[in-house]
Amino acid sequence: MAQHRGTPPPPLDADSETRILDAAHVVFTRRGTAGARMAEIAREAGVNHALVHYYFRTKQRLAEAVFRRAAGQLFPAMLAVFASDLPIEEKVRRIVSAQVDMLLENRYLPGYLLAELNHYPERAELLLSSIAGAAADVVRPRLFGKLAEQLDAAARAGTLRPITPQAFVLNLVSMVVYPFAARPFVMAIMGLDDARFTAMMQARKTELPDFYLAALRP
Amino acid sequence: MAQHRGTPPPPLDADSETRILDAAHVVFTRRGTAGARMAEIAREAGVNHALVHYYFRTKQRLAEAVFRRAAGQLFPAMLAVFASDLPIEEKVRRIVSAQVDMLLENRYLPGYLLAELNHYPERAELLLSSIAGAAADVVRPRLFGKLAEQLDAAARAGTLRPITPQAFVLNLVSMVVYPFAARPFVMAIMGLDDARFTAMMQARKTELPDFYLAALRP
DNA sequence: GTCTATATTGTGATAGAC
DNA sequence: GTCTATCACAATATAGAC
Repeated sequence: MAQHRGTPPPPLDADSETRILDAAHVVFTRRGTAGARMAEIAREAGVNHALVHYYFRTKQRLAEAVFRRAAGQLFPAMLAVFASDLPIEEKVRRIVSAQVDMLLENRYLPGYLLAELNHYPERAELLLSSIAGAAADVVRPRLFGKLAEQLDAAARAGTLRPITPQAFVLNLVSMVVYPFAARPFVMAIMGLDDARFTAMMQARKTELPDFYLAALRP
Repeated sequence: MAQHRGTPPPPLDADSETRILDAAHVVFTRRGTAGARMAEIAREAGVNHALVHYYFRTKQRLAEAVFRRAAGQLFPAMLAVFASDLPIEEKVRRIVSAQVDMLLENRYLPGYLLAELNHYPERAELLLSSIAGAAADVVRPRLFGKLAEQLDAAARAGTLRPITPQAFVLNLVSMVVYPFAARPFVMAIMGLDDARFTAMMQARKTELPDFYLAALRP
């Protein structure tokens, strides 16, 4: 079982602070900030609940630490691929494949982040800086700049239909992330259990790039 | 300002029960069930908070009433279009246009429903029955049956690339709903204010069907 | 039906011994 | 650093007058 980049390592017998943060990650992503209980985090970490306050002082501080960590887990890889010199087709395939794999192992992540952002919209800026350690003004051109060049060149060469880099990213990310964000609903409406949902997403790793690239044909 | 089908009417001077339910809708969709406060609902409704308990007994009952109502607001129209006899292209255009309009007026709805479903996955079944007043076994063929026929016929006639009705629905709904579910993040990363976000979604009402139908070309 | 007042529990947070 | 004990308050819920 390969160790994921930002994935919380199993709370074997690491130091207490790490165990608490790992436990908090699990509880916060599953229940949301408002629904999470400090006592449950302590229990999940196997420590006394006073210790949680010793290390993180308040629930809000802990919540922000978890949010930063979750955001850092979801976005930097995606940003790197979009900003890279890879050809468009390769970008699409890599984004889909890597993100589906990551989301299959972190199923609560999209729902958690979307819910938090709706409840505390001021965290959107925090999220951006967590992605790249930089402010929005720096992230935006990094994300869309290279892509704009490529899409523009391809459109003029007649190899791709014209599309803005914003729509390109939004459409692709939508189709990758939404099925995970809406997973309980998707499973219910399609009559899937966990195994079948996973199988469907695995199949999607090849079907979705084909579908998306088909939409871009001139 | 046209009155929407399931949209809560403004709490002018309706009876208390209605005012409370409207207020609960606003507060629950904005803060989530766990983050909502009964006192805030009472204040929003302009009534004493004892009255909220008089009508709805417990917070959980009220939460379920709101959830049912929100679900009924989002899905029945979509189901009706997918199940109809309209041609595929027309289905795509109608779904996108109607849903974008509805979501522009109910911006917290997708985030609320997705968050609730992640926190209380057992509600997925409740949601299905809220859609059509029927169990999952009845909803599923209604949603996918007609579509499967149409897609199959078109694929054999060579007018559309083959696609399963499940992927057809999932891809389309993803691109329609996700931008609203992730609205604070989309606004931050693209540097949009409310007006520009709305403008972008308005433009999407025509761009997205074109994009989607392009993906289906053989 | 609607209010005031109050009961009851849940939960974040701290003090202080070890 | 880690625990036990406890505080303080927030939040749900109810009793009972009007």
